[in-house]
Amino acid sequence: MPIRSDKLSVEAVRQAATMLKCIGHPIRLQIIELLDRAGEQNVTAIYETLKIEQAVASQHLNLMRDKGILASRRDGVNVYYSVDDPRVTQVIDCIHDHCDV
Amino acid sequence: MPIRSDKLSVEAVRQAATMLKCIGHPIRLQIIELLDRAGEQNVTAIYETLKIEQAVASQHLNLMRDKGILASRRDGVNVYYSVDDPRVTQVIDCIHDHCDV
DNA sequence: TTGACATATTCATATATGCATATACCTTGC
DNA sequence: GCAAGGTATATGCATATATGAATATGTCAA
Repeated sequence: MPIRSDKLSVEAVRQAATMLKCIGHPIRLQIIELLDRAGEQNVTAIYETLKIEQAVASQHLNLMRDKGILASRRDGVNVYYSVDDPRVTQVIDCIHDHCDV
Repeated sequence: MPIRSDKLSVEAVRQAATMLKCIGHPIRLQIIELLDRAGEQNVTAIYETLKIEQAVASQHLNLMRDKGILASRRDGVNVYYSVDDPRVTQVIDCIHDHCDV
């Protein structure tokens, strides 16, 4: 267990900021939370659960996949998304820890 | 240790997203990291350490203070900033944990 | 191949963000 | 009060982001 880590490199900061900025959006955060809680889901399940437009869901999902935050796999006609970045999962846990009091 | 918390409320998601978006910026993340490592610092120390414009530093600092991420106290001519949100500190720790490997 | 369903992409537009420059404000010592 | 150092604000501009609507693509079954 690290006490207090060293200064992050400029590159590490840039990467981390990109990730945080990406999940710092209400819809994207809801998507991540859903996938984190309920496991992988297809696009239809996601946009129906969150009551958002299909195109909007698809756009955010693609964005997060491009950033390496989500992974996707196709099964026939469906595309299933899941969280693919351990940092993201941990950050979500932090958020939860400070909410369910 | 919580297993897997319940769904966050819409309001909690909105708040968390605002915070994450705010720290998801290279300069702001560097500022937070500096304050987290070195303790409270005044504006001059911050912009000289990070080699950024004074006005830019001030703008980011004010933004983060408005969002409740940083606290500030004036001592004479200097204004000292420090991290004021435990979630932020924890998130930074998460980032570190996944970097110093 | 056609139809139906699931998903992705494109486009236009509105809004937000980031930064630099200049300038204003505040506090202290003289 | 004035000067100087430290901090904050205002403005303009370039760029990025978010959204909705429309449309395209992909996959499967009949």
